[in-house]
Amino acid sequence: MDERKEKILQAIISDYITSAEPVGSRALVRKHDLGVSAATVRNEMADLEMLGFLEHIHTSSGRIPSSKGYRFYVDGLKPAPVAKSEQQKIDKWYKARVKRIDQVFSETAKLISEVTHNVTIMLAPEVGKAAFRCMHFLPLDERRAIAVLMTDAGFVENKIVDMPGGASFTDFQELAAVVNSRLLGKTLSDIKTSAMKEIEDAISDSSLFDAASEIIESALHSSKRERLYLCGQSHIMEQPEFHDVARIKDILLMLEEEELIRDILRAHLTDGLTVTIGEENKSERMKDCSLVTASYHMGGELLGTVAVLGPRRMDYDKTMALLSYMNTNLTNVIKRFW
Amino acid sequence: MDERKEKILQAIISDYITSAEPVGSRALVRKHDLGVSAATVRNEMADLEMLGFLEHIHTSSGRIPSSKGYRFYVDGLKPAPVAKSEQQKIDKWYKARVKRIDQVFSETAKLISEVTHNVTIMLAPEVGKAAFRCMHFLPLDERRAIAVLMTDAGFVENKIVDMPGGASFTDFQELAAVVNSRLLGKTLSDIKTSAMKEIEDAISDSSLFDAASEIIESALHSSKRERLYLCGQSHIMEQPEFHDVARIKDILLMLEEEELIRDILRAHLTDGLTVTIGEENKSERMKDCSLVTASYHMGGELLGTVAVLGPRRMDYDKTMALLSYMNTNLTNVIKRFW
DNA sequence: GTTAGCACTCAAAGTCAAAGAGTGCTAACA
DNA sequence: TGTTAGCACTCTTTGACTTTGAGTGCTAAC
Repeated sequence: MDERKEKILQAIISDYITSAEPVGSRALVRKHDLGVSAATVRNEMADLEMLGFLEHIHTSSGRIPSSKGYRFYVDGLKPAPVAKSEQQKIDKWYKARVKRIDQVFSETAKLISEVTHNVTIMLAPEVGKAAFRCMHFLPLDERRAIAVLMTDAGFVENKIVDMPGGASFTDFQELAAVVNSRLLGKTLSDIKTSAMKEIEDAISDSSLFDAASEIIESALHSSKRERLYLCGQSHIMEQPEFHDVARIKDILLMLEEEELIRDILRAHLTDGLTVTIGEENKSERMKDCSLVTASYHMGGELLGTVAVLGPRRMDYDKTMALLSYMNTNLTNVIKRFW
Repeated sequence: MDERKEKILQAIISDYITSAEPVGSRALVRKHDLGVSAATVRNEMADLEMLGFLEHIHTSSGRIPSSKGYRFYVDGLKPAPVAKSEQQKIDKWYKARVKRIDQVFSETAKLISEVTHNVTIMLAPEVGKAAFRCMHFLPLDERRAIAVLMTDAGFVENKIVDMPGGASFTDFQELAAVVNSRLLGKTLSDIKTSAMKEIEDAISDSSLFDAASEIIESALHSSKRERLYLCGQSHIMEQPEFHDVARIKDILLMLEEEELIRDILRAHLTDGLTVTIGEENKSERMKDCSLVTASYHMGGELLGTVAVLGPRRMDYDKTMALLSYMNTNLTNVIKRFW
């Protein structure tokens, strides 16, 4: 793999990314100043195919990059900065559309899908990662109260709970006091597993404890915060490689499987910026797709993952640059509401 | 329009709904026991075309129904009951999947799209229709509190609010007391327009009033409750009339325009069960689609709208039956959480 | 090692004819 | 007068065949 081969491979991939057409030797020489003839390029292309970086649909067609080829290309990319004009677009978008913190996620996903022209998926913070701050009960009527749970990330969860027979509202107030003193600062997933025991010890009345644990459990279970934001599905149809109804349906169906998508995004939660190309994806159904993911943080705290799903022939450079930029930018945006 | 014409028209439409192929006279006679020959049917079909109920793609193709034809067919439909097996499926679905009230809407939409094999859209209750129940403030830290707002429909809204400079938490408690006594039972949209004045009179401190009105305003503005649930987009691709990438993209793009969809659904909010066929739709982009909508209630209170969007060649009978059934059923499901 | 040249390959697009489903019209029938 | 059989005609669909053009692989010369 000498320098010339690399140069040719890069030229082929970048041409293919923009044109979506198999790249032939003649067209390549015409467009790029490679300093050699088409015949030489042909020889090099044959070598690159031997090495597994290029593929051939049939004898007399141009070459297209293989997953290995894309991988080489992506690994060699130097992180490009996001264009000023795009930074401005992003800024304007947030200023115009994000008025409340719960709009941050959906609008970020929309923005990214608009800029990259691909499907964007966003996994908002998991409830388990947040630390418990406090819990309150508010009376609703004779037999019910509203449990309000707050976390340090500023999220608030509420749930209507039935008071167990015999329990008075005062019991609940006491319960809240116990819970608040024992759970402060613990992450919600810790609480689920271990910290409940502490509370059991502190509450003498076992029927009250049962009710309490049920309430806490159900408040913790609320999936609201682990929400998945999905958008830009219509961009799939702009990609020539998916210009086929059956293929499009496959992808849309896959995207409707929340749990699958959630799992894929969770798997990249701690990885920073990643690129998964074609067969590198675990799911068979994504073998002609690539996924670029980035996790985002706030004050050192891991919050969630953003992902862009597109054809293998995706503009990796631009997508990676954008996600890196959004990663830092998102922190600023969230801070505005903090 | 005699009885025989009606019978033939019905036969043609029901054949076309299942086959998606233009219906010819011979095939029609073969399948249905019409008691006349193909030639007679041909004459009748020519008449029905004159009358505008049928259309012709080209001279030697079978007929397809026009929007007017579908309209006649739909108007003549007698509401069919939902099959027992489907009722059971619905029951099971809710029992297995709906654990919390906020899952009712998304799961109902999913269920309907699964049963009808079409896109389903659901407009959850508008916040303005709900009646105010009570408001509480919970201290968060030195300068912030959480405002919790409850409505009689059992929905709870919360928002982090900044305390205005100089205001103490006790001020907020007082504010809550005033607000609760004055606003009880009023609908949120009433409050927005008129009831704020009452509060202004009751609160002497004008800077506190400004803060209060801002808080109430922003809590009322929360759009969480007017959420749109959309699902089953992949069913579009099952319809032969949409077997074309450009057409599919059009529809998906339209579905991504939340405000447009919201407006369409809102327009049918008070109408009970409606069917809008092809060109009857206001939007040009829906001219080859039909929309079946149903509004749902609880205890006489109008809550929202469910809609099924499909090709003009949609199974109106089944869809209308299902939506009617869901309408009553939804009430029961919501009651389970009440 | 590089290049020009040429034979060869294959997909895409175009042409054409045959098959098949359906209509419209006419004339005969009850 | 309404119904029907029959037939010519229309138009799409399908498949076979050809042409075109982009591209390759190989060879021989530079």
